[in-house]
Formats: sequence, structure tokens, C-alpha cells
Amino acid sequence: MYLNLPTSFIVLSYKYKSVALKALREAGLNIAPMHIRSLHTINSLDVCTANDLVELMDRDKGQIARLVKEMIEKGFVDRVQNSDDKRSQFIEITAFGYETLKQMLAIEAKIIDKMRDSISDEQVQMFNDMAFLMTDNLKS
Amino acid sequence: MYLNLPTSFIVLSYKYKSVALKALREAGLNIAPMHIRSLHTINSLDVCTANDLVELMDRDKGQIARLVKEMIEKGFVDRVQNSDDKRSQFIEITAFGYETLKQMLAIEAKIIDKMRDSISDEQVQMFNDMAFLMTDNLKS
DNA sequence: CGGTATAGTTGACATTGTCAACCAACTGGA
DNA sequence: TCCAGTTGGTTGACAATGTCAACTATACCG
Repeated sequence: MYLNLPTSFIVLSYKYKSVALKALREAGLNIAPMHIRSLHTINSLDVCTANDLVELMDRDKGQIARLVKEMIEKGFVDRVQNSDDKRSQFIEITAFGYETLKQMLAIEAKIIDKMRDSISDEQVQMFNDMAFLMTDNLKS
Repeated sequence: MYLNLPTSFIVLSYKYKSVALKALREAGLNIAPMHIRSLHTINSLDVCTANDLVELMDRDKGQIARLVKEMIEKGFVDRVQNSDDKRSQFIEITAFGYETLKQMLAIEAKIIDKMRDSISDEQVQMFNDMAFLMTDNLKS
């Protein structure tokens, strides 16, 4: 049991990642896995700074700095002045970024449908709740 | 909901990985994340070939070939002749590998205890079952 | 026997992750 | 108000992981 717990969700996340990436490639979307994850994360927030990404994605701040730079080069996001704090800037999704996101969401929705075949809404809800709770338990 | 599903277990797996890695380092165990995962996987099988690792860990066969080579260099595993098939060899955990695995399991058990704080055995079981089922649904 | 499939290796390279040093802007207390 | 400590972010250097394709050796099947 103890071995199975981390094994189960780690294997699932590897599998999901590879299936999703393959589907996105086949649909002509050539986007790096971390850019996908970043776009989703930025999209889930009202306003988003590099530091928000560091915390929500649990990644090194150097890595995030470079990630944001790359995403600007690719045209997915832009930097906007944060007048409250001159050290940081808001990261905003561009029109092209939203277009890409929309396509990604459509493709991912299909995979998720397949993934949750024979699993009820209530069960999926419970699974999510537990995953979020466990993530929270690991903090501090 | 659709966004939350992959988000929940992907964030959890990143978080678990970083917490576990940090705890292992603090305990003096300097071992790469993929070596940890490989050791667990090899240990979960009666006999294990490189190809078993490719399939169970869903990784590139070239990556696994190098991984096994590194793990032999570190003394965690050894290769043993497979008399049934001269192309492949069995990968077996050495005494040192088992010693390392034992320490890893002890440290990981503590993290898992913390992670599943306030979650019952039944719920954990359900979570695992769902994760395995979803992984299976993604195949083919 | 010959063709195809399978197990693994290797090269070359891209992506991701880590650590530390660094700068500029913010913050709180003396 | 000033300055010591903190915070947000950048950069360099490098390690770890992932990907793709070409290749060898053995196995399997008709």
C-alpha cells in the first residue's frame, strides 16, 4: 500500500503527460510540456507574476525566469508593468496564447474523457479533492 | 473540473517528488529521482528486464539503457544472464541496492504518512484504484 | 532459409531542473 | 529617514531527464 500510493499518481502523471503531448503534436501544436503547464497556470489566475508561477508550479525561480522569456519569444504571453511593485511584472496571455490555449483545452478534454471512462463525476471530484488535500499536507 | 483533473495529480506528483528528494538528501542519500523510481519498479517485480522498465515506467528505451548502466556503476543493480533470451538480461538489485532501498522506504513512509493525514485507508485505496484505472484507460 | 519483430545500445541533441551569485526594489524598525 | 534584511527576478554554469533515429544481435514464424 505504501509503495502503491506514490507509484499510482506518479505513473498516471507520466502517462497523461506523454499521451497529451502526443495528441497535441498530432494536432499540429508544437509546444513544450512546461509551456503548456505554464499557460494553464497563468490562465487559472486573475493576475499572475513570475513568483506566482514559482509557487504554484513548485519550480526554481531561475527556471521560471527563463520559461517566461521563452514564452514571450514564442508569442504566448507578454509582460505588463506592475505599478504596485517595480521589481515584478504581470504575465499576461496574448491573443495568440489564448488561441493556442483554446486548442489545447479541446484536445485535452478528449483525453480526459477517455481517462475517466467508467468513473463517475462524484468519484472524479473525490479524486481531485484528495489530490489537492495530499498536496496541501505536503506543504511546510 | 476538466482543468482540475490533470492539474490535481500533476501538481501532487511534482510536490511529492520534491519533498521526497529533499528528505532523502537530508538523510544523506544522494540518489537521482529516476534511480529511485527504477529501484522501486525493479523491486516490485519478480524478475525484471530493461524492457519491463521501459513499459512500466513509460520511458524511452535509450533512456532506460543509460539509466541501467548508471545504476550498475553506482552499485545498485547488476545484470544477470537470461538463458531464455540472449538479447536481454535480468536486472537484479545488489545487497547495497537493497540497503539503499530499505532506507528510502523508511524515509518515504514518513512522507506518505504526512501526505495522507486525515485520509482513511479506504479513501487511499480508492484513490490508488482510480489512478491505476485512469492510467489503464489512457493505454492505446 | 529469409523476412520481420524484439531487446538493447549508442549518438546527438532538446528540455527541464538545480544551485549560487547577483541586482534592484521593497519593508520595517531604530 | 535611513539602512539592514527581505523579496522578485535574472543570469551563469551545469546536471538530470527526455527524445529521436540509426544500429547490432537475437528471436520468431512461415
